[in-house]
Amino acid sequence: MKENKKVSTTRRKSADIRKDNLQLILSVAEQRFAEYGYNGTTISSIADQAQLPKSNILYYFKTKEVLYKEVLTQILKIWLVDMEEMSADQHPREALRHYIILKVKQSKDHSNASRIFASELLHGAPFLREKLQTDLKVQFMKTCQVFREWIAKQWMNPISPEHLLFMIWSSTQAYADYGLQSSILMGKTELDESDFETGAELITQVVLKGCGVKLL
Amino acid sequence: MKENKKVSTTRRKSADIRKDNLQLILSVAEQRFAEYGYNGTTISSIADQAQLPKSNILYYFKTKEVLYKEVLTQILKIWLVDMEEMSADQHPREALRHYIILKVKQSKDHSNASRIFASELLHGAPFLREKLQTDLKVQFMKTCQVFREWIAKQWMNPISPEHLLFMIWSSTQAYADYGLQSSILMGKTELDESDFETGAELITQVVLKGCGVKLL
DNA sequence: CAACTAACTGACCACAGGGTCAACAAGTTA
DNA sequence: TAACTTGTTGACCCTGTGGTCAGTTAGTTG
Repeated sequence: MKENKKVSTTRRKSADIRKDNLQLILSVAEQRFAEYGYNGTTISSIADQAQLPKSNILYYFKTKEVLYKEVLTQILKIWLVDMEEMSADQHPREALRHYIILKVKQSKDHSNASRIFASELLHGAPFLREKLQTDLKVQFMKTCQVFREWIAKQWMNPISPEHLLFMIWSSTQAYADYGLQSSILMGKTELDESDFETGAELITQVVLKGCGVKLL
Repeated sequence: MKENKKVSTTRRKSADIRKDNLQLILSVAEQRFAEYGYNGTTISSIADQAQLPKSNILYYFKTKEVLYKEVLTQILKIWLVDMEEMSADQHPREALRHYIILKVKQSKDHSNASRIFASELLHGAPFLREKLQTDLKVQFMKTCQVFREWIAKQWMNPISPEHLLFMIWSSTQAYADYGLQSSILMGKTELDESDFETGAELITQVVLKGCGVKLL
């Protein structure tokens, strides 16, 4: 952690420098934005943590807003991937379980990204509205359609696909958003592996049974 | 909206003035904090919206932080009330339904409060940690105990009370936190009465069935 | 009504934070 | 290695914001 980039004696190509620094900045920025929100995060604080001068951050990202949007964009990509996997020919028993487990895992492994996303929505998605209306909506509607087909095949009870998806989103997402609250309430400093597992399993069970999906 | 407090010819007692202004400021502050978060909210903006000079706000609340904490305190009170109603001698069929409906209603009627609370948790509860560890935790444990007794009575399946409560919280809370996202995805400008109803009903059904609570 | 307290407010201040810029260093290329 | 591009940085600026304060007005009380 101590070594400075300058210490390296080997010459680094411009392209590499650029790639590395962009990556470093984005990653540090993600942490800070997740913890302190957009307004609560200062460029200087990002700079400090990345061990770069503030000016250097501004060299790569013209403004704080640009940097934030870039972080958001990366996050949305991750967010959409999992949903794509569900398809109507899979049985909800496996497909939903798989999706729920993935989502909880994502809450655990990409907690920062999840929280930024949540915070953005919470405050009216000022930077994300457009993306929501296009990319996310498309995927949302596709997934609802999958649910509808499952219902038509009588693989699950006839319930509102939209609200079901909201329910799955929020309860899985909660393991990122409210992980801290949860750990406090359970008297721990942090949720551990088994908490995420138990959570994912419980959500799966409740959702499957609750939707009348036949278990094996 | 146009009349200024000064226009009133009737004399107002100091106590009344104080009460009214405190109320006004707290209520406006709640809106702003919900929409823009702690750091995104300026005292001036609160002042503008309340049609009071900034100095006047600072007269009633020494600092921004004091004001914010006051808002939070009020919110937590509201938040805890509903949970108290559940007791072990009620049947989960009615008790859970009742609680879920209340929670969703709260998301609708006190969306601002809910969102501030969520935002606070999201960012590590810097101002709320203590309260969580005491007040909320007590109520949390009581409620988990109620669930346990239901399980013992075989009124519901043996599932983790903690995680079940998280699931109920997050999925009901979502109607405040992600109400905007939901409406965008459903192609509306705002969730309407029936959306909240459908949501509450769906959550209730899924939870009850999912927990193996016998329906009538 | 006089003395007092509570409510109110504009002017002011300190300073943090986003962003600019000019100069310089390091890599690239012919 | 010279000309050029890309990366790096400290000094600087300006706006916005939290907060102070002294002076004023409006209610209270003996």
